[in-house]
Amino acid sequence: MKIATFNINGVKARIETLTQWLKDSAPDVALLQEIKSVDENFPRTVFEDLGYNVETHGQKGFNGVAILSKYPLEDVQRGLPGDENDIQARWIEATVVGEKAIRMCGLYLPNGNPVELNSDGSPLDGGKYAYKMDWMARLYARAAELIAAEEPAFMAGDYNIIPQWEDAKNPGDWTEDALYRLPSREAFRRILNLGFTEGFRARHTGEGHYSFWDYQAGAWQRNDGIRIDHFLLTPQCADLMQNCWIESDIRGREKPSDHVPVWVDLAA
DNA sequence: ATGGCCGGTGGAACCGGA
Repeated sequence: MKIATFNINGVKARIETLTQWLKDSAPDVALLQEIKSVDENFPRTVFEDLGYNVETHGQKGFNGVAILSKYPLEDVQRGLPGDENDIQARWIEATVVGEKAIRMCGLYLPNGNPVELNSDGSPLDGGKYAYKMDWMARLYARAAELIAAEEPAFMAGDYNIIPQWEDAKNPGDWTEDALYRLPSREAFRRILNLGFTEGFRARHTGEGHYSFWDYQAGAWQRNDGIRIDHFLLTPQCADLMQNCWIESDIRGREKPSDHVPVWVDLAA
């Protein structure tokens, strides 16, 4: 089963690019982020006509996540548990049943910039960085449940985390950025340390592998990118992983998103 | 050396992204 995560930066603006990609690359499952659409306006029939089941968790203007699947989706849950006051649409999960049942979680982790801190270095209440760190604490809790279940499951999406220096062309530019500063990486590492396998780094080493290039300043042409879209697999899911790769050439096509798809192939 | 984009909203400039 071939599964891709893809931050599409607006479903309306990306409809041509996205349908061509679905035809060419033919994922069995696509987890989408930044659909920037409410559920009622999501062009679901376009995807249903291509053979996909469609589940969305949208919001007006910003954010929004969706799952497209050629297999039936069961037990769909919307929203990351842990804060009833959080209205931002950044989490959706569902079970896909192929040869095996896989619990799939699609996520769009908050960016967190600008970083606003108290004098002791703790995140300023109500700020965007505090929201990011709070969201990651809730993610940790859900991740711990997935590990405890001891079943094939993964969390995939735009984590807005650069895990290590080799995941940025110019890491020095990012030292105090919300995507890379040490507390952000520590929070990501704590989740990994629950027992997850980061799919890409289980298969590839070294510099120069990115999943996002800014629209500005010819970032794509200079390969000035960062790797922030990730697959985290439970041990039972990691055992099914055949491969993991980044479909970077998508970034050079007509009217691209600023992100590209990241893939896993599971024996499921 | 510097600045350089894009999408959505709403109907012009602004917000948000990373």
